[in-house]
Amino acid sequence: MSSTDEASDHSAARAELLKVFDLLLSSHGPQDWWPGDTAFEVIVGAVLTQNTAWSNVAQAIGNLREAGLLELEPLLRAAPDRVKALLAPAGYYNIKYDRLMNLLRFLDGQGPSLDGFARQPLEEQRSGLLDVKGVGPETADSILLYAFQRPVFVVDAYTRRLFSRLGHEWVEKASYDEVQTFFMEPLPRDTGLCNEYHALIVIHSKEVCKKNPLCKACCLGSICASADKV
DNA sequence: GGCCAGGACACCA
DNA sequence: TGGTGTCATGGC
Repeated sequence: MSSTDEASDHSAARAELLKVFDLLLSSHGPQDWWPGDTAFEVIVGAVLTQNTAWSNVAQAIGNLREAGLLELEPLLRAAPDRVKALLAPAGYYNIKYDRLMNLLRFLDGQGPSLDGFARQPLEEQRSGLLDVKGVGPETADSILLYAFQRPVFVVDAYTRRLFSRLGHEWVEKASYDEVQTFFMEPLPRDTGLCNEYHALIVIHSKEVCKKNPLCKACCLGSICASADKV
C-alpha cells in the first residue's frame, strides 16, 4: 500500500469514527461521565465492574462509602473479611478483593494520595497498571481515562458489540490492542473525546441496543449493518 | 429458574 | 497461541 493510500484510509476511518460519534452525541447529548465522585471511587469501580453489571457495583461502592472506606489508606488497612462482605453485591468478592488490594498497594507505593502516580508519564502509568495482577487493559485504561484524565480509548464489550454491528465484525474477536488502535490511530489524542465517546457507546448500548437489537430506527440505523437485516 | 452483565487469569492442547 | 473453565451476585 502506498503512503497516499494509507493517508486516504486513515482519513476515511477518522471520518467514519467521527460520524458515529456525532450521531451518538446528537441523539444522547453530552454524558459528562464516569459515575464516580472521586478518582479513588473510579479506581474501585473499574475493578469491581469486571464482568459485572454496574447496578451491582454501585451497591458495593455504596457499602464502602457508608463504612468510610472509600479512601486509599482506610481501605488498605481494613480487615479483609469486612471488606469482602461489603464487596459481595458486586460478585466475585474473593478475587476482586485480591485484585483491588494489589492495585491499591501499587498506587500507594507510587507516592501519597495518588499524586505520585498522577505525575508519571502515560506510558509508565499504563505499563505499571498492567503489571498489577488482576488489572487487564480495559481496567487500566478505564482508570487512566476516568480517574486521571489521560487520552486513552477504552475498549469494552459494548464497544466491540456496537462496532461489530456497524460492519466491523472483526472487532468482536480481535485483540484489545488491535481494537484500541482502530480507534486511537485515526482520532486526535483528546481526553474529552475519549471520555465522551466511550460514555456514549455505553449509554447507547444500555438504552437503545438492548431494547432494539436490530437497530431499526435507532440513531445509528442509517449506518448499521444489522439494520439492513430487519 | 435461567440468563446475562462495562474482565482477567490459570490451565491445557 | 487460542480455547475453555473459574470466579459470585443481583436484576430481569
